[in-house]
Amino acid sequence: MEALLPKFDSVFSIDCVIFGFDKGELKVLLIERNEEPFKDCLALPGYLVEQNESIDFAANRILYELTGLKDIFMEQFYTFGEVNRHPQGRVITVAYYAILRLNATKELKPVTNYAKKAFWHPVANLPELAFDHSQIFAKALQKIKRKITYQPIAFELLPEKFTLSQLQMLYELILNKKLDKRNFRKKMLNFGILKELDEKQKGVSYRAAKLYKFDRRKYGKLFQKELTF
Amino acid sequence: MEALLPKFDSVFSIDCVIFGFDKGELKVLLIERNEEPFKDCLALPGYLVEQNESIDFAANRILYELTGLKDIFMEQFYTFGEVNRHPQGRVITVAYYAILRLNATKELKPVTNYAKKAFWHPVANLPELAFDHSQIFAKALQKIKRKITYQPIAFELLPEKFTLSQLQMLYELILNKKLDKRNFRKKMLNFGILKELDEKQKGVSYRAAKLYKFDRRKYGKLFQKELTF
DNA sequence: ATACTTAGTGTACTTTGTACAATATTAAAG
DNA sequence: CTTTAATATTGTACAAAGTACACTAAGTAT
Repeated sequence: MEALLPKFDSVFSIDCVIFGFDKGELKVLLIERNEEPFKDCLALPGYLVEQNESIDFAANRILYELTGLKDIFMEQFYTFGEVNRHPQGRVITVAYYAILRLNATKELKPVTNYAKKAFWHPVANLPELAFDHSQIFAKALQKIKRKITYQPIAFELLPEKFTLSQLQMLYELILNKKLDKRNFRKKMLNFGILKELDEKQKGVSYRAAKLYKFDRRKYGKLFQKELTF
Repeated sequence: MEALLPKFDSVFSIDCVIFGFDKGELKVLLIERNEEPFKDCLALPGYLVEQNESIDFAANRILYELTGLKDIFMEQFYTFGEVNRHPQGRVITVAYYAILRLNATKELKPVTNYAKKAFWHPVANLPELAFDHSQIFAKALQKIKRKITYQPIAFELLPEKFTLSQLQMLYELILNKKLDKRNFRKKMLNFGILKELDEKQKGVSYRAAKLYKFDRRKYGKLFQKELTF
């Protein structure tokens, strides 16, 4: 049976675009490659899919091996299939993305030696990346810009407890536009997925803001309201 | 150089979900397979990607070879990468979709003998399909339901000149819910992408409705307004 | 002329979006 | 203790969009 499928020198890979948010900056997870081609260059975490693993499984394995991050929920967003993406042959890559809160993150440490190191880099001044990874990144950014307006993915980027100003700052960063404070609060609170806590921000040298958290229970009850800005 | 990439017995394929609309029914393009596995079964048009063609190119070639349809704009929407999708080995498939007007369509005629025939089948009572094609179809349907509300893709399904009632019927079919006639008209006309023609419907045994067409020029000027229902 | 079928239309109400600026609270500095 | 500086918090009026709802108009067939 198996013999009926033709064999090609074709390979699948996975590339991961992982967004994080820290100190007022939107960041993306990069690695420094330790293999040819593009040895020593910066790239998105990515590697080849094994023959006996699903692509979702492979995405998790590869992210772990290259960065040490585990149990991250990633979503597939586009498949890049140009013939000459990879200088050594035909490689089709399925790109995944995720967003996560940085401070909940353990240390970054590649588990294989395909990568020299893994680190967060600000999205704002991203250097040129290996292969077509700059394009892949651009497509991911475009995707989350749209997604953030109808699904509460932004909460994944914040610490568990956050202030409304932090949340607004994050939206402004991702959407790359200024939002009105009063309207933003009205809309967010109305959306009904925030839980107000009896706690305040600490360690700031000005009026402390109330803390909120994302209420996953409430979110479950909505199906898919949209946020529009 | 080429030798550095490992070789796997892994294969890419493309599957196409092509929607059409005819006689008040939403349809999808199927083939009857002429090859093992699933010989004689119904399936989405799909085949293997060649090593030296991009996946977008392959999608068009494959659709043509299996159905005779040419120059259809298809969009990639999901990549299916479970290990056992294909009984003969590892096949990862990139799924594409498109929607088109049926009456502008030439005859369906497979150009290779991988398919015995190609034909339109109503979406309403779709039979079981080969491989995981039923799942692929379901995902495509979900996708266009969402897309139709923010991009005027529905027009691709209608003849060039159409009445508002036909347009409404199509929306109701895809969204699978009843819409208010007055509100639907208000919203559509307001959206500013229809051109009213000096012509009426012909051959109906009741009051003839005005004909409209989709005004691509006007659409270009909007960037991305959303239609919500 | 009548009956039948679909086309075509308007209004009141509700909800949502948007523009806009003053007061309140806290910590730090003096 | 007073002042300053920084950010938090709040409301209102207006505009735009969504929604519910039912009758008349026009053309065809008999």
